[in-house]
Amino acid sequence: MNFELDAALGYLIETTEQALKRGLRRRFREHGYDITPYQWVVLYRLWDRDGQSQSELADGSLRDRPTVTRILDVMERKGLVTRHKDDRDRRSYRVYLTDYGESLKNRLPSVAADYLDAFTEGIDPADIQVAKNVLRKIRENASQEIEQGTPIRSP
Amino acid sequence: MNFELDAALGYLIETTEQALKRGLRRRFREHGYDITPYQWVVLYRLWDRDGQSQSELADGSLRDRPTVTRILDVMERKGLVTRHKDDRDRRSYRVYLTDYGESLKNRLPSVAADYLDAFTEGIDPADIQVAKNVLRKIRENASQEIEQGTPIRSP
DNA sequence: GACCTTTGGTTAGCATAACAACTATTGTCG
DNA sequence: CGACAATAGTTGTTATGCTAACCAAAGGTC
Repeated sequence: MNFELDAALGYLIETTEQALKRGLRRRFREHGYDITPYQWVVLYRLWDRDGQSQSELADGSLRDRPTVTRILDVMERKGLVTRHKDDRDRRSYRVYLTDYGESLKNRLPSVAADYLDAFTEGIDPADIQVAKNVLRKIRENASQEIEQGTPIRSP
Repeated sequence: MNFELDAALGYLIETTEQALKRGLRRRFREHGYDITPYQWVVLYRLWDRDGQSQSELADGSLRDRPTVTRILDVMERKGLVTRHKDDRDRRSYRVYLTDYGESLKNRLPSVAADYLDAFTEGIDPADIQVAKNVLRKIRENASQEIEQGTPIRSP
């Protein structure tokens, strides 16, 4: 076999991501927040700019629209966000933080920052910079052949 | 905010992994194989050593046992593997490749290797080595606080 | 202004993935 | 040997994530 899985870059990225996702979820839980990693991303986007449309949230985090629909269903049920019809475009919804969702802005980022410190402990910052650039380039290469947004074409 | 999501290492790893997983799935599909990334990992483990137990497969790929159970259900339905009771330990199953599963050994690895070439194009091999070491260390740090195997402890 | 394409969002279905709780064995130890 | 802990696997529940198919509204274009 001309290909060793455990040494393979893709497998390494995949298993590392798996471990990080589990760890972040656990950290949030330990601090009393039942927030999943992707809900955290949505919160982050909305703290930065409240009232985005679902498509904007999808594009901003490389997910497709059905995924965003369902995540917002969950977040609405948890009282983190609300959806309001857009006046200008009646197809569209604007997503807004609730007071509770807004309040987490003072809590979650420090938990995430602590976690970042923990999992990068003992690694040369220069090496981390190199790794970031490599990852960015890989993501770019991998996304090239995959069109974002998944346009629906009729036959 | 003392924490920039798009520049954050964890987010970068997460989105890169997302793109790679989608890309690999698509590559396999384009070549006529309906194999998901995790099914690919299981096949790989079995090509290396046929007849592993489900727990071994779970440990070898950092997944928990329920996940492995369900993936094997799918792979059995697709005719990739079969399960046989272990004679020595009647709690345990041994997982074996079917002829079809075995035959993919001559096809899938080259597809995966081509994909690896594609998404690492234009990146300095030395930088990739640095990135690999960084990822390994992160995975190690992140896995430390999370016990593998998820033992069930009674209160 | 009727026709046609595009866009925003949802629903349905399949495949991971984690956690909890359960059954059936097996191992251990007094 | 008999109680009891540990192990192998499954099932139930929740949450992503992708593809396909669909509806409704918006934007052209002639």
